[in-house]
Amino acid sequence: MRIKQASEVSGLSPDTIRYYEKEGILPTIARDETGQRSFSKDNLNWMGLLQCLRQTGMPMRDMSRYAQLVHSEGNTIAERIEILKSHQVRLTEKRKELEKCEAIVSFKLGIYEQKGDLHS
Amino acid sequence: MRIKQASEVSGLSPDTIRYYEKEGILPTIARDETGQRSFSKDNLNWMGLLQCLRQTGMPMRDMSRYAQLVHSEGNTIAERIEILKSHQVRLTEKRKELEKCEAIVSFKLGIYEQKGDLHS
DNA sequence: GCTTGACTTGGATTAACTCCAAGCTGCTAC
DNA sequence: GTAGCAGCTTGGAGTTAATCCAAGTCAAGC
Repeated sequence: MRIKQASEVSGLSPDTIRYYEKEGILPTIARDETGQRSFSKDNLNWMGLLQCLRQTGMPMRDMSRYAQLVHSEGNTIAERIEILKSHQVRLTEKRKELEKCEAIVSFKLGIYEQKGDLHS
Repeated sequence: MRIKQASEVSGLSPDTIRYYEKEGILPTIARDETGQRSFSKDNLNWMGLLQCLRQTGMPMRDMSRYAQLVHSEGNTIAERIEILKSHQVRLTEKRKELEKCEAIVSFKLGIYEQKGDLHS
């Protein structure tokens, strides 16, 4: 699978994919006879995970480190757990912020819609 | 109230506050006799809202436009509603992404913790 | 054989901060 | 009274994580 389709499947833009490969967050992607990137199913799974982590605010540093651990020898489980747990904390915070903001926006919209009624 | 305390209350860093004032997302803040910014309760409320919107991904463009509408004459309610509604859509998407990511991270952690057990 | 579309690269540009240097101001402490 | 310090001021440089662009390659369809 080539870059455009891989981009559609994973949700990462072609530019972001190339950028991540350059930064080592993605492994070096295989090339076909004509020198174009050819994505494996494994690549796509990994990209899906990355898209999910980045969308929810994991910093590049952590993604980078996590990728390094996953692709390295030896028992790196403990550190991987640590990174994921710290992301879990981040997710919980984000959820709280999100809920707060949802409440505020709904509240404001309620007020505006009331005001709108007065003018109609 | 001066910038440091205002920063603690609102959650925006002093640099971000100055940046937002320069960009017009905050109104021009009053100054005391010595030329330092002096924040009103109104300022603080507005900053709290901004912090909330930005934390949940509203782009500067929209915050800027919204600020402009709020501080302008005339009936701008319709457009304000539009901006808030588009943010509501963004919030819903974010919530979905967040939940997906929470599930994936929990799943991965489950697997890792199992593996950890095998080694202990 | 020429256009079209998808791809390649390296480098410039962007958004939204974030940090820094150099310089006031006002307060405590000697 | 002046030395030192915290907290502020400004303008401008630096950072992160992309995103966009120009110039070029390559293969397929007409």
